[in-house]
Amino acid sequence: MSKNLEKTYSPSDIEDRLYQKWIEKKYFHAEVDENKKPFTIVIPPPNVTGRLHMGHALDETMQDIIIRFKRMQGYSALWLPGTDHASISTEVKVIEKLKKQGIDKKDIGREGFLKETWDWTHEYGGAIVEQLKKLGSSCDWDRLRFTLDEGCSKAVEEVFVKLYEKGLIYKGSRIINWCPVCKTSISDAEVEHEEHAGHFWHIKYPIVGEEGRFVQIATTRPETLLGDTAVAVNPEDERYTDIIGKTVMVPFVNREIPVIADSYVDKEFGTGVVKITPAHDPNDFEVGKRHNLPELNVMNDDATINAMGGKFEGMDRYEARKQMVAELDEMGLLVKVEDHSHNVGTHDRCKTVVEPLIKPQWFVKMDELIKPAVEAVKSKEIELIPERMEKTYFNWTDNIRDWCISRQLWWGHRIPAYYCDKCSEVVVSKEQPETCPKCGHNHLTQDEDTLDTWFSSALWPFSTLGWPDNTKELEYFYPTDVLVTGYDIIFFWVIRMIFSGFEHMGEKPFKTVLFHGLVRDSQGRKMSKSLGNGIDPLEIIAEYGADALRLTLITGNAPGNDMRFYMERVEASRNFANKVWNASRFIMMNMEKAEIPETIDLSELTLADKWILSKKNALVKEVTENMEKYDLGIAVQKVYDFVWEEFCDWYIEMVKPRLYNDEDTTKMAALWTLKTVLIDSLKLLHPYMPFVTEEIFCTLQDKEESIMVSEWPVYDEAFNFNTDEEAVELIKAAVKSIRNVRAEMNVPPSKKATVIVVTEDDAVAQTFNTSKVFFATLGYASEVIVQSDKEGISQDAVSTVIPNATVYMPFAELVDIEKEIERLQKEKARLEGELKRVNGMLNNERFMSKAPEAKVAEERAKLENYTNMMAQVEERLQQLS
RNA sequence: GGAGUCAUAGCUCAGCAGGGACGAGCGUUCCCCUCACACGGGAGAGGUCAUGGGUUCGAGCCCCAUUGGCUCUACCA
Repeated sequence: MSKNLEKTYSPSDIEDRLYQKWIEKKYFHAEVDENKKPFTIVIPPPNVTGRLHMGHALDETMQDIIIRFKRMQGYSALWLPGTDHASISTEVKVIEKLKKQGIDKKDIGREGFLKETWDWTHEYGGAIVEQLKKLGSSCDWDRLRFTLDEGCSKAVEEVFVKLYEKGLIYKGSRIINWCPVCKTSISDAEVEHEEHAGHFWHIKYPIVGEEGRFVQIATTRPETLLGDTAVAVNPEDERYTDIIGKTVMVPFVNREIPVIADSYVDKEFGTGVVKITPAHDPNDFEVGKRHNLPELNVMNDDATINAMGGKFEGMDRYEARKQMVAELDEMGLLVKVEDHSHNVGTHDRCKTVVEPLIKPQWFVKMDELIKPAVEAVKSKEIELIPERMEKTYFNWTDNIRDWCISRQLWWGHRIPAYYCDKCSEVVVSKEQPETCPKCGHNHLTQDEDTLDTWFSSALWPFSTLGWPDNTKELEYFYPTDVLVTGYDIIFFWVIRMIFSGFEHMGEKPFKTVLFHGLVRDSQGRKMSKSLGNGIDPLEIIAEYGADALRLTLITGNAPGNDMRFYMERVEASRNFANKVWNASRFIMMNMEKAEIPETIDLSELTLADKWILSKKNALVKEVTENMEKYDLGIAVQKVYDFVWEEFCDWYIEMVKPRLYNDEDTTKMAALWTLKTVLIDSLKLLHPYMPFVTEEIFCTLQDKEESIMVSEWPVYDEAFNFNTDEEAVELIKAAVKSIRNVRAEMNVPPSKKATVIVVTEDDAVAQTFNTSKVFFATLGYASEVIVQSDKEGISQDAVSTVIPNATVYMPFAELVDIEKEIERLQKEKARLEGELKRVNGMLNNERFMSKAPEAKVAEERAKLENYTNMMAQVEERLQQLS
């Protein structure tokens, strides 16, 4: 195998090839394995006909990171993929497509329409899956599921029948949200409330039997007056006590309706009189039930006025409104029109203003089902990350209403209810009944409606594992471990999966829910088609690589928070991938001639080796802990910092003199350390950046065939070298000081000089003595001399102070004494500030008595350090002046 | 109406468990094309952690109020 890499990392050259290899090797496939612990994630199924957007990219990246991590840790890690049939959205798309051909869905009938939709699904359904692969998603594609496939459909029927038999599903005529464009009912969760500028019309209704007397009502929707069956006042409202029980006349339809008293009416709002339209308003519906009012539906399914509306019949609701207002004005019944801004419910798919209508629909009774779901989150049996999402969760569960699950659509799971053609008996059954159990008639017709899409997704964590059959997968992989999803579907999906899990499996569907936020554009706006500000993940992948995209999406973002996406961040991620690539390239170039041993005797390691190995060891521990808590962004940030700063900028630089010198007896130790640290770093990075790490890993070594099935690094006590760590930190401080001085003095980088370290501390002297070689390189020094006094150092040498030592550089001809004094005075001022702070704390009695001892000791050590440095600085100043 | 959330460097954001303003990326200033990387290296500048109180020996981090932005939720006709 060639040990050469190109100078610049080019993702497009390797990604598809590596993904193909992973598929062929079946690395993504998880099996029931009693020797391993299971770890399971089920994918939030994207719409089958959808296209990958940034939201998916974020969601999938998080899941892939977790599953790759767990796989490397030795779990039987299953990431179960699938797609959702997305009833309304898919049906609407197909309807539009047909419309272009001049076809209405009714023309081709249910069967014809379903055939069209299946064709469409097959044609476009593969795209989203292929796009997920581009991201590097390590889903077990052998187990790909679809909410409308046979297994999921079986689960849906099973659940429907079971809940019906328990009395938890019922059919009832209730007021529901109706979309006049999609011509279907929708659930409360699908209604979006938008602020609309509207009007408040004040209208007079004549009181019957009292010539010239009126009640004045105020309404935002005058057209519904056609369906009024009462007007209501507050029973406490003294203005109106005398008219309670009287009747008033509804204009246009000349219907006599009663004045009723109901505490629902707010005395302070409007005129204090409310028209009651039970068939077109949810509140009025409730009032109507309390007072036994008739429910008069005045609208058709497309929101035009029906025959009940008299001369307005056939007009659209808004057209009728306009007409009616004009006529009321003419009749002198319109008192005034006020501007009034109010919230209007719209359908989240098509933005049409929802029309509340009374329709026979199927409902799931929620009050009992929700209880275990509430309890599980309260008791932390299910953990929500971040925790604050619990508030959103409870906000919904505390106000739970029955779930309207029937949809007047064809694309979806048809409701398994059958009606006897003869006696109208209802039979709910998994199979088409032969005969009516009541009258024995031999023909029953299935309900025309289908189920809400979320009805099937609610079962996803177990239907995908084979339920209702008792499969070995279900036994092994359920409950799943973590659900990764956006906070925007807590109500639609998360809650419904939780109660479904408890109801049907008797157990929670997942242990943890990890929420992420929305991906916004660089200005913080939602990415949307209409704004045209969406960024296509696939284009980013093509240009910068999947690794760069993944890293961008995962860094600098806390769980549940929205994030802004902009190209500079992608470039930064790409640069990091390139950095890793080049560090690896450097190491491999140096490895070419040498055979690196498997293990090494610790005594062969130098100070620097031990330092970086210690650092790496600590990193492994921290990163593992962070990842186990799903702190993915924090974890990768730590690896990023370690690789770029500690490993590349310090260790590799320190080690160069040893590599370039074949005589150096520690060269092998350096190579061994480089390789060891690199491999572990690659492993830590692999979940985040699967492609670049795999490519390097496979070029770097040939013992293992893939990093994705290699073992996750573990913390090793044998590689903790605390004293060596401190020593190297001291050298780093010295080097930084020297560089600083050189830069400030404008010493050209090419100018090498002698560096004299003066210290009375034996340990410090020892450190510098043993590290002269790399120290020299890093500090641009030609030579390093360590001594215990200032003998032989010219008076005009530049100096810099580090703890327990002073570093001198004789740049005689370059140095400007004035400037040097200025520099030292700046340093003195800084130290004075530090001393003031430390002394302030240490002189505070209450601090001394109450603060933990460790903290006090820490501050004391600082005091000593600063005092020491201050003395050195002052001494230098005295010498110079 | 209710709830949540944010306000930290010029910009976008981290900051896990209250203990030196701790940061990152980008931008910016100066010096370097040094044989892994200019998608790079080195050295800087830049912050009263929104405002006002409180708790604490000590607060960006906890509590209360205020201001401003965002989001969710809700039946004010």
